[in-house]
Amino acid sequence: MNDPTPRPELARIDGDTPNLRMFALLEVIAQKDQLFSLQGLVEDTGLPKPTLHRMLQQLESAGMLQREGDGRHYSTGFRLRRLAEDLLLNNTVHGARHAVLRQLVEEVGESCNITALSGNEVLYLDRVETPAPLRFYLHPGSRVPAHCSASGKLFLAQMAPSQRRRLLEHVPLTRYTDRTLTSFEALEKEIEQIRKDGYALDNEEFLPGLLCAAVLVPPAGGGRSNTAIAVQAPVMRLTHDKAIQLLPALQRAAEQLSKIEMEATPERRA
Amino acid sequence: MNDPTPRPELARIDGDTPNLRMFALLEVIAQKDQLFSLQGLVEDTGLPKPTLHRMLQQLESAGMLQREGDGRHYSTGFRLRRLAEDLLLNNTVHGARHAVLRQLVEEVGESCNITALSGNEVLYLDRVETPAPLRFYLHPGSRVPAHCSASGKLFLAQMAPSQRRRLLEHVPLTRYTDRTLTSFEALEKEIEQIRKDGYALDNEEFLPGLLCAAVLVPPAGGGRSNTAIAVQAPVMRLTHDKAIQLLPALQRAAEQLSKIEMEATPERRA
DNA sequence: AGCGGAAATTTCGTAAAATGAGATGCGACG
DNA sequence: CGTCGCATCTCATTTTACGAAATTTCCGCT
Repeated sequence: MNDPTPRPELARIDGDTPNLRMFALLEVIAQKDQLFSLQGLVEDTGLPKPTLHRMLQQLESAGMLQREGDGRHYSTGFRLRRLAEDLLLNNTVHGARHAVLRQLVEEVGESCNITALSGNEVLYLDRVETPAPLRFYLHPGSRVPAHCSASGKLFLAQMAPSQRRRLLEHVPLTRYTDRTLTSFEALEKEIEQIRKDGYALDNEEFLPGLLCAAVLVPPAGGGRSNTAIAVQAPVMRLTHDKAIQLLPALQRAAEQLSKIEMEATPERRA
Repeated sequence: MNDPTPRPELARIDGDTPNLRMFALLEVIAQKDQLFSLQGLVEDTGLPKPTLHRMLQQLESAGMLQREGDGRHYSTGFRLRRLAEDLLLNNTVHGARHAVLRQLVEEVGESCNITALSGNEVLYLDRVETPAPLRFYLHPGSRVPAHCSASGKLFLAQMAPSQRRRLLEHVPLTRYTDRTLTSFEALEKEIEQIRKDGYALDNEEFLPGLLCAAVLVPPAGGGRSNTAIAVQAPVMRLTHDKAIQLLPALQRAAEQLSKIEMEATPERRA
């Protein structure tokens, strides 16, 4: 009798907390190229109607959304637009960083990315793809386990042993390929080597056929770094030896990123 | 009656509800052209430190913010940037803005577009094509380097020198044609001129045979603008002199866009 | 004019989350 | 090795969100 609904299992909103759920809602809204109604969003998001209604009401009263014409449809409000503009307008740090990354990709000819450690995973902050047709597709925002990525091992290598142990004890060293390091001892040995070399490789430890080399971005104020820059390519094009040859270019880019960060850090006391 | 603008100085945060308070926080963040720290935001907003800490933590875990270098500083995250871009991109399609653009195209007979700065690149928000058969094909959503586009140079021209330097120091001024400005000095000189003129040209600096003229859309509430409107055409049809003649039409369209935005902006009466 | 129905909105008891003072942890610097 | 600044955690309390069900509003329809 009922269930005329086909399968709205498309853009489900997840949000760990109400606050973030509201952002997820905005993301759905931001994708729309036309006005939207409460009912439409109910179908898009799967949220209960009263909940959604309350959210829209809040956003409207704050000037983030505004009602159009008949009052049954909404569009983005002045405040949201101004926020979006300001975000893009003042984002010179990201702009400069992206430029460095792009230049590096042009120089080495392979996809490169900037990563950071977030919890126990490596987070892709930014990425520029190689023009070559054959490539791995990885997006900014995606995450990869630390123990089987070049950047991740770099981050681990600069930690105090107790810190590292604490991190690794809680997450199992999952095997992704037959080269993944899955024992604490093997990882420690590798880390020892990395600390000596000043760079790290991921030799098909996460994805078969994917080789990666990474170096740390020296932190602006001394101490440990939370940013790395890396090159990634299919082994078909990027051999171990060739990766080593690219290291100087990576180092140079890392230096530039460090400089950008330093310039953008306000409290630069001596 | 409550005052809409009670505090004379200090940008204190005043959300009606926790959700909206988070947006207010983002607005403070969006204004910053530097990295920011927890402590700094405490001073800016007047919020209790643990509260702010929790908010930043949430935003970070959602990918809206990301930590930099030493871990004590934050900047905007990939997800926030993508949200901002999506918001601006889809804003125009159905608004009165598109109508203005269409009218402008009809008046001047050449393709026109509305652009915004995103990072170090110019983002095409909307575009209407000329009916003429010979034309360059550029889509809304595509990007072009700032240093060799008319809109991009306009955006650069209104930045604070420190912001502009940060962006340009690390961006390779890639040569696309023999007219591309590839030295910082040449660009600064051009920018000086642009600031005087109030408009910018791209005389085959990006694509051979493509000439472009752009003006800023005055922002609704004063401050810097992040929107420009431009005309683009093959030099075969649009000479330098003819482009100058089109400027009044562009200015008129820019005024209209500004008015549209102002009408949709209730506040801002100081 | 009035009915039918789909949509928007309000109600309200319950469940969940935010709050923020204080305690704790962690480096840096002298 | 003490201490100072800042980030981070703890926890009892207050505030807010939740969403099923009930109610109202606004249509189009005959």
